[in-house]
Amino acid sequence: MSGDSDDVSAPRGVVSPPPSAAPESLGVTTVWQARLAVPVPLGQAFTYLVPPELRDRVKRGARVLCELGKRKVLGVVLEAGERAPEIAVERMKPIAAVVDAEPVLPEELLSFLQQLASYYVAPIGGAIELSLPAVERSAAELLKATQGELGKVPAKVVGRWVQFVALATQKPLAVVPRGKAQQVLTALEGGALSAADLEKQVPGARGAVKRLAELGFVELTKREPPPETDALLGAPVTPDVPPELNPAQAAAVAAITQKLEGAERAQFLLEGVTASGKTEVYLRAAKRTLELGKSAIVLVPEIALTPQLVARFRARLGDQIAVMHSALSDSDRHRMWRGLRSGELRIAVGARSALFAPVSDLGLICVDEEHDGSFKQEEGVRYHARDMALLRAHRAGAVCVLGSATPSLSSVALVREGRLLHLRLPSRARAASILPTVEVVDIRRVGPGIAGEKLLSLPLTRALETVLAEKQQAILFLNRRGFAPSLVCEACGHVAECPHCSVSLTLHRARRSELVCHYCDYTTRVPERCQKCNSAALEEEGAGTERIESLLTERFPQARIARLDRDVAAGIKSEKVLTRMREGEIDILVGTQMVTKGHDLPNVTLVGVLNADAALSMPDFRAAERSFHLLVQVAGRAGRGSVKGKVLIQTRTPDHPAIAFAAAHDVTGFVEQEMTLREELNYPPFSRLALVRVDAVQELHAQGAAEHLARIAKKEGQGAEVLGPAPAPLLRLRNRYRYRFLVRSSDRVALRAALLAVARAPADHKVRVAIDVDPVNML
DNA sequence: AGCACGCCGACT
DNA sequence: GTCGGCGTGCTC
Repeated sequence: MSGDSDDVSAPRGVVSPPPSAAPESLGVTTVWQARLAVPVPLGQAFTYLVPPELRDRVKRGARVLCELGKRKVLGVVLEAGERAPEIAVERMKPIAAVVDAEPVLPEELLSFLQQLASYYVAPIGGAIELSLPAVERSAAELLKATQGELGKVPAKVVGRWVQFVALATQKPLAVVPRGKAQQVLTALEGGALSAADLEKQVPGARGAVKRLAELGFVELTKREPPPETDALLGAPVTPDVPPELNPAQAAAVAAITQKLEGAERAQFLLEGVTASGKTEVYLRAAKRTLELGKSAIVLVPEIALTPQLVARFRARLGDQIAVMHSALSDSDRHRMWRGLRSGELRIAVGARSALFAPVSDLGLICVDEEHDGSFKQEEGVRYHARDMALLRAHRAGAVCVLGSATPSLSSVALVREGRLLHLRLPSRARAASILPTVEVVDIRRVGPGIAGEKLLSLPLTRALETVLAEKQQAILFLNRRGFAPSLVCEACGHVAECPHCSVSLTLHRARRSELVCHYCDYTTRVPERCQKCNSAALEEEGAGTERIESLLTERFPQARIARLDRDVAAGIKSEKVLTRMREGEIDILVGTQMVTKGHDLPNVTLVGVLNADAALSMPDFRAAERSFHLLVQVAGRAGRGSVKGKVLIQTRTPDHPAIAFAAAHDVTGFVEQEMTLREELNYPPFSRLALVRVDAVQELHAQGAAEHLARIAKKEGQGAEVLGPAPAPLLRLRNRYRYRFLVRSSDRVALRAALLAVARAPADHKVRVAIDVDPVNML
């Protein structure tokens, strides 16, 4: 909010004579100008001149076309008017054309985005892009329609057509494409793809496509976007019969609707174990919001956005629902956005980006599983959707409901400060389902059950035998993809490492034997001999999901075993595996994170956490909190039907609080002890943090810049504490060396001053600087 | 982020 | 001899 007095690049006192503007009046000190949010990752807004004929049409919130460097871009007007030039007039370019007669974004949303950008010390252009679908953002379509002439912009040409890329009928023989170009051609063998879909399959394809088109390998065509084929909004759904609420649910709904009806701003923490019926509370609140003529936004973690959940919302709330989700095509996303913008759709359900839905008259925001890490955006503008949900709701005078079985410490702190009202749903809604029994297996003491593999301990093997005999199902969770996490030379101890990152390469067998870097996707064939000493004695060390799957297949040949991780199923395909699981076509499912989230699989009676220590050993003050959430979450998969479930947690540290409290289903106990620890160490929620990451090709450049910026932060952030700089836990990533430091303060003003100083420090162009306010992932 | 400019390797 | 690789710098 306080960041509006920024740009001081225009020298004070010296008023340069405006060369073009109003030549008849001598001594003119004001000029018609507009501050625009333009699509560049550069801090502040850019100032453009407003030509006389556009003066009454350049309005806040409208998109305009202008030249930025050598290209034409769409900018969003933040403010316009006649005043003293913000920068030297001769540096300003004129706005070329006005695209919108009315603002593209509602005022409520636009000013919220400005505050978001300011809070995260992020470029305003990037913040506004969060809210505009790609179609509304691209100036290309517009320019085609105007034949490059900037003067006249026909209304509503933006986004009617989609670029399609197809293999050319005749291949030129002159050149053989390699690398990215080759990947693009392979992707197109299955048929033409829209440029956006192609980009999804082959990141960075655009550049290659341009070249391939010039060479005649591919043909570009414009087509109507394909008709709506969204799997999430398939068949019409018949209305459901709302279930009877239990007393706790009824009390929660009453508390929320009272605030809705009084049009009071209010914020709630809805705490309830898995299957306690939180979704039903959101449904009732959303229904009431609709009845009051307002709009609602429901945020769920990426993975939880299943067709079942969407079907549930549609069954209750009808067809006014927009689903917003990363797997949506550009044109479907655009349809949803238009529907919301026009008021035709009044509910947005989706992952974190749905927070920026352009709804009119916002009444309610629900954030389900608010503790979930996927609400934190880790690229570009690094915002936290939960925190920003609270902000947007507050600004709009709306009600915000955060729901979780295992609330984040941040939310618990807000409850203690009296800023969130606490609602509890104490029991599972279905009386028959009771919490599973949890057994902690100390794998230091217990022997292996299968083929010497410690992660398949004897108790776990016995439990699997029982499950198979009883015709029930099991889920095994291991947070490690691939066959083996490293390949070690037995002769000299050399570990195969990624040439671009400081990590060992993971052995994958499923496709063909390959060594893969899990950070940069570098892939190479498995070497026959050690690269260092030429010994042939190479040992596959440790176990990932592939090895577990293969050992289980050997040990239980009659069982149907499946694996679910990023290698098997990208995005929506994981739904297929889960459907097979639900239909009883799989007995044992082995997988990573993907198996842990909100799927209702009633015949699963055994959940095995193969290595609970993996997440605990992360160098991050939130490691315990994350592990605890994960364990409780995955344990919640067991025994959702009528049979009591069983959870086996394998660990080398059975006494660790995250494990012990999870085993005891004791959320309050864990929160108490972790809060005490955080307070002692002065970590959030008892202080505010920001992480500054610096990377460069040369290690010394990164280190030097980090030290320099850390000094600036210390000097400018009066009272803020600077921790570091130090090499990042992953010193090298994608050929770049990374250093970082933390800024900590209980005073948000001091923290902000430090960060602004860092952001404005003259950039050494050899290094890249990223500021992460309220970081979640400390790596 | 684009986009251009600019300086070193494998092709006609 | 050129095409083109990506390092470096700039955008009101």
